[in-house]
Amino acid sequence: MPEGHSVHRIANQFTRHFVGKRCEVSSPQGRFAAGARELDGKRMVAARAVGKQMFLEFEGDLFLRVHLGLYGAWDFAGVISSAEALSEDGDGEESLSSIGAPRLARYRMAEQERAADPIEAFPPDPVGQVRVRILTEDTVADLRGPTACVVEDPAGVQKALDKLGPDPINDDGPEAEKTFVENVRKRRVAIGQLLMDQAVVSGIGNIYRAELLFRQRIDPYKPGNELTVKQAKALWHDWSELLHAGVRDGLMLTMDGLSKADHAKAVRSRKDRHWVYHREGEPCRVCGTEIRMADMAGRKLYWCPKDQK
DNA sequence: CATCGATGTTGAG
DNA sequence: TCAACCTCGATGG
Repeated sequence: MPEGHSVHRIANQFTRHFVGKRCEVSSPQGRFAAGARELDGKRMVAARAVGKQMFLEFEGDLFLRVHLGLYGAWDFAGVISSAEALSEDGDGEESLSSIGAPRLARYRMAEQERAADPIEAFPPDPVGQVRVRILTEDTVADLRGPTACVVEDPAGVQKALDKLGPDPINDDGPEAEKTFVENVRKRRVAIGQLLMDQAVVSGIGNIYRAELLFRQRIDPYKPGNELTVKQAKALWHDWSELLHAGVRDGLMLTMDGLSKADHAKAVRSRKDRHWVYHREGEPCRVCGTEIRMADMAGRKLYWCPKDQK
């Protein structure tokens, strides 16, 4: 499932293509019919992500709160190039004009972003169980399989935000760092578990959890209150770096200092992207020790028993 | 083609 | 602690 970086990228797509426009909101599947009626015909005024939660604001103080959960996904279609979907740095416009006329396309944004398929007509028919369809004159977004899809008032949004720890995309200042360090160091719970707790810090999932702890050489079983301030600060800053890179690249690449060839390999193949995630039984890329795997609070934990002490 | 497991969270017990 | 959510790519026949 999407970790924090994908959700920010999705919010960015809404900002770029939907904010400011009048939206036809419907529920082709029917399970969100009442909510869709509340939003239908309203203008979207803002799109924002905090951790793995996304908030689409519509005129009249109405918000659509969406959490993709384990297998939720957004499909976008319309006059949008895939290059634009797959990069954030503005060259989407360039490739659009270099191709010539904009073409109709559909692409998916979930834990992985899938390249665009051409579509015949706009808007395309909904594929599968579409909980919500948001349609403007030239773009459409279909939501499938979310854990949460709820219309909220400002108080409801605040309630959701109150459950979330800091997100380095929204707040990279000293206050956020302080909050994270306190959240980690006040509890006796294992740091491997604390990083997955969205009240401690927002947006980290199972891959980033394993990789951050390896990058900082921290034993996942070490209780939060036994981490030094220096270790906690290092985790926060490394999370900020990984998250910004993930939002920029649309890719969870948690190894750095790679040669050009290794970088290309990592972009191509998922199993060449990580230090320890999903590598149980394989040799540690640093010391050769077998990477271990164990259950921690119902999720699989991966680590190097030699490097992480 | 059937089955499994997943980058997540909630709520029942 | 565990099932449910109810998607879909990977895996095995």
